[in-house]
Amino acid sequence: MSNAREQIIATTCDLLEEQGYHGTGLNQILKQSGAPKGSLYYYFPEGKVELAAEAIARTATLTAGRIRSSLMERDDVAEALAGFLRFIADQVERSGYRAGGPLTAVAMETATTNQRLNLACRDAFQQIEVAFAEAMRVAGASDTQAADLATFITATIEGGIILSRTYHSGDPLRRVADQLAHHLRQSLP
Amino acid sequence: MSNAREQIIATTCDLLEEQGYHGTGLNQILKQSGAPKGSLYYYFPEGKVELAAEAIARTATLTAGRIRSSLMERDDVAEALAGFLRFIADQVERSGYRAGGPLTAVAMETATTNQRLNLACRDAFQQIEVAFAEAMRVAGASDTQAADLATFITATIEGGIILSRTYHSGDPLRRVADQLAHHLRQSLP
DNA sequence: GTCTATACTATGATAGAC
DNA sequence: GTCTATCATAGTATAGAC
Repeated sequence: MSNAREQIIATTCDLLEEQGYHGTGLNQILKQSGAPKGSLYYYFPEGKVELAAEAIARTATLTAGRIRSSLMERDDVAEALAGFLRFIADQVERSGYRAGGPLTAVAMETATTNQRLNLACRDAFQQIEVAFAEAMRVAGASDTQAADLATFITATIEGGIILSRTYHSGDPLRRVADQLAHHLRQSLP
Repeated sequence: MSNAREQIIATTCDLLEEQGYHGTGLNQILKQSGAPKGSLYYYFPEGKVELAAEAIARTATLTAGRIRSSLMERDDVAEALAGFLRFIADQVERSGYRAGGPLTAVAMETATTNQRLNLACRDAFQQIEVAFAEAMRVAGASDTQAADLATFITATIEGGIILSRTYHSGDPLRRVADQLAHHLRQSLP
């Protein structure tokens, strides 16, 4: 596995987070990643779309993994989830409101204008929802309830990230964390 | 007030919704709005940024107004809010998953890369949150609780729109609507 | 004074040559 | 495996028509 290739993907994740798909130029990616100029079409013959799709897939598995390790093996899921959100709030703050996952922006930009990226985003959200749903089932939710809660949680987090990045403050995410914990305590047995 | 100017703004709203800020070209706006090419710099001397900021401000007042007329004067706020979300779900579906408000995408793209648009988005979200908070207070929430709920609702809706657009289905928004109504019933007196 | 068309410059993605 | 050339389109600006 090539190092340059990895570097390119990692840099793409960062830039997609900050600027979205159309706002991120190939030249910028190459420059920031330090990868040799022009090598991009060697690693990603289908160009920008292929690269972005790969970056999103990468984010998806990474995020799903983080969700699992944060929520599993904890007896108080509500509190664990709130902690997870607060951790994201800290991350967003530390990044200078640049971070927040490449999905949101790319998903909105490409929902109807680029099938390949739409499918990549869909797959990513699905992985995330599945991870949350598993945690809900472990905590005693029925299958349908777990799925409903997972969608709700995912939506809430995405929205919270948008607000925190826009307001340049982690507080919206933290307030959302409290509300969400409260909701789970009411909904779960 | 010029008609061409109005047309340009309206078209910009539509295109920002679908493609975000960087994905939307000035040429495309002009072509789709029917307005002739160069007239843009007469109406918007500061160019694309000014136009986008105006489109976002427009959306903000429009959305805040819709929130007020949907939630005020209803005795069951929880149900009214769920109805509001279901209405959005229908709208998103009818638009072929193109619609969903220009804010989300633009907010993510420009949170740290364009101060003027960031401020415009911030102002827009604030207006929306204020509208929700008012409704919560009318329903009996305290000031801080109303603010917390307003943030939560806003985040949830934004996230729901992202999921519905990505999955090409109104269902995520509808499931979110149910969860949110349930949450309000538990939280409000 | 309002509005329009055309021209300019930079940068985008891409692909062929080394 | 890498670099440079290509070509389209982006945003911008200005000079002129109504």
